[in-house]
Amino acid sequence: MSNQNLRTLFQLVVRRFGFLNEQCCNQCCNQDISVAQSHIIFETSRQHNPSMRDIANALGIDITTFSRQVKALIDKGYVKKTPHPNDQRVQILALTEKGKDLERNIDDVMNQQLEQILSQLSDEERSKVTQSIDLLNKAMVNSESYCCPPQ
Amino acid sequence: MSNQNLRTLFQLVVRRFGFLNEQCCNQCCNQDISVAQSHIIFETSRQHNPSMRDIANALGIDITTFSRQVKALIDKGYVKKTPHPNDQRVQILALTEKGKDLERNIDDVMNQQLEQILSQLSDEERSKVTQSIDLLNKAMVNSESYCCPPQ
DNA sequence: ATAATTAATTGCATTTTACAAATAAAATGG
DNA sequence: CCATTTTATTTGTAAAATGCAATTAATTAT
Repeated sequence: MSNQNLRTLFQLVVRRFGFLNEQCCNQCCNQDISVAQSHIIFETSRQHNPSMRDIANALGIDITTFSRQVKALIDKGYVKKTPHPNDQRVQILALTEKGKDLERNIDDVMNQQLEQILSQLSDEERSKVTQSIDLLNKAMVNSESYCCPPQ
Repeated sequence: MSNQNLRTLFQLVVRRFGFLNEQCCNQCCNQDISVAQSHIIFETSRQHNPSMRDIANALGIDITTFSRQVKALIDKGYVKKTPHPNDQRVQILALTEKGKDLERNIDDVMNQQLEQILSQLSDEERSKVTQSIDLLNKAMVNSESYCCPPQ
């Protein structure tokens, strides 16, 4: 194992994943959206009938910045807003068909790239890695450490 | 294992690591530097006598943006520039004592938080996770996938 | 019914970003 | 050795992103 501390190991993996993310995102939409916007699309596709605040909270971004980014995504035709039936204050976010296509596309390309990376590992190592990421996610969710958005 | 694809697993871990990073960074310097600036400090502490371009390339940020961020870090007293002895075009970056202190501080706090997260796992799971991150880093470095800065 | 709370948007000032151009030093090649 | 090209970094400038304060509008609490 590399002679480095935990934080360094994480930092470097995260940085590299960031590059992957950025390039896949650009490749899929021809620079039409930013990486920040692709995160909004990703999270919107995951949640069930999310409000503005749900997505902004999940991503840890300021609601006012978020509001403007969503407007940009609506203008580009990837996202739509629908008023909540029981509470006219909240807007329910959803992907349009174009948005779903883009999300699927990014997801496919990302998974292909990740497959390519993991293809260098043995079957054993490979399942060790995927299980570990899963373990990590669960540990982070249950942790008292700050693995959640500020505030 | 969670019923999710590879990309989703990664995306969520990376997002949570981002929150951790941000909050540790803020905690250590009382908001005196941004997360982007903490990455510059991190990378500057890792490399041996790096030039401006070395760090900008490693982080995948535009050299002009980087130039201004470095200026800000110099103004705050965390970083210093020294002309390269054999090439007057090149500026060698280094952390000041204050910068080293901050980097150590962030590193300690991050490692504590990561320890806290991993403390939820069994010894076996824990070593599985750290070995996996290490494996991942190596696979990403050797990969043909875009785990390196654009261009 | 009035006050207090909540969701989302908009005003505005600051910061970040990145392309183009400028500057300056080193390398290249007649 | 001089002219040209390349390389490293900085600066001009305009666009985009950010986040606080204030606003609007709907809901809940008293």
